[in-house]
Amino acid sequence: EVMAATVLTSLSTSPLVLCPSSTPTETAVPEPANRVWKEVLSASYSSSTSGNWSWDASDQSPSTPSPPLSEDVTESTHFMFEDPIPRKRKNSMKVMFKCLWKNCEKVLSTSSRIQRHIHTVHLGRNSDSDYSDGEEDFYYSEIEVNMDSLSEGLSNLTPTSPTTVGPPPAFPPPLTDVPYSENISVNGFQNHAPTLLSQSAPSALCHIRTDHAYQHVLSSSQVQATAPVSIPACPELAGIGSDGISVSSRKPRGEAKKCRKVYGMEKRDMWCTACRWKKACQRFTD
DNA sequence: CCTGCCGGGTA
DNA sequence: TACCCGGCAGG
Repeated sequence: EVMAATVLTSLSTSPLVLCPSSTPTETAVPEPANRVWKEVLSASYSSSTSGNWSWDASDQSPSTPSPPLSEDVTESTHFMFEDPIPRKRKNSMKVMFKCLWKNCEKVLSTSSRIQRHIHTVHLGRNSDSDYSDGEEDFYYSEIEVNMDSLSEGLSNLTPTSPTTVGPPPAFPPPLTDVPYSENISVNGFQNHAPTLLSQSAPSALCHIRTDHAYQHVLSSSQVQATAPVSIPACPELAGIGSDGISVSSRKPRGEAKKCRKVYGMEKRDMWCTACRWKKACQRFTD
């Protein structure tokens, strides 16, 4: 961890290294952007039934990366640091913040939260005293998530607004781990690309909830689940099943006052065990 | 801030 | 299995 922190710290001291001005070739893509492609791609896999995004470059031949990438990189990089989110789909899109850290799929609802997540979890800083030097900005990106559309408007569902998060991938990035250094060799991607479609197991990348409590949320129409109930729900598509059925990823909070509220912290020994263990209250159920 | 509690620990 | 708690969502 110390090593990683050190490396990252040194990396962050010169954030401009990711700026296009210093980009040696037009295909050298900063790591965060690559991660974005990866996430976007995995998201697309999870919705196999209607896999026609507004972009489908990844479905084409992986060996033809689109040349004008540098220009796009410029934009995407800027979007990481600014906030010109063109709310095209204002009604149902919610801006979320996705951690780009390797092997971390955290998606949080506010930038401060994702920053704190990165700050404490990944950068290993003590959450209280250490001030933020803006390094966290580096490791998350804004994404737009379609929150409420249950069945309509899914034909043109876009997991992330291209203008927000960047251009579509010109080629499928490898699902295997990319060497986590600032500028990755380009041929690395091209070598990986061909094997990707065959071996990808997108469902493995998605968290699947099978809690009974959530099942009633589902519409029974199109869900032919083989397992008891398994809803592919990638973080990018939180709230959206593979066929667009909306499913709340979290139980709505009940109204009842629980032991903590009723007895207070000082009489903790009167709480039910679940409350003492910070589990769902068993005494005052909803 | 605070509350409720999930996920992931430890003894 | 009993217990604890970090961290998150939501208010």
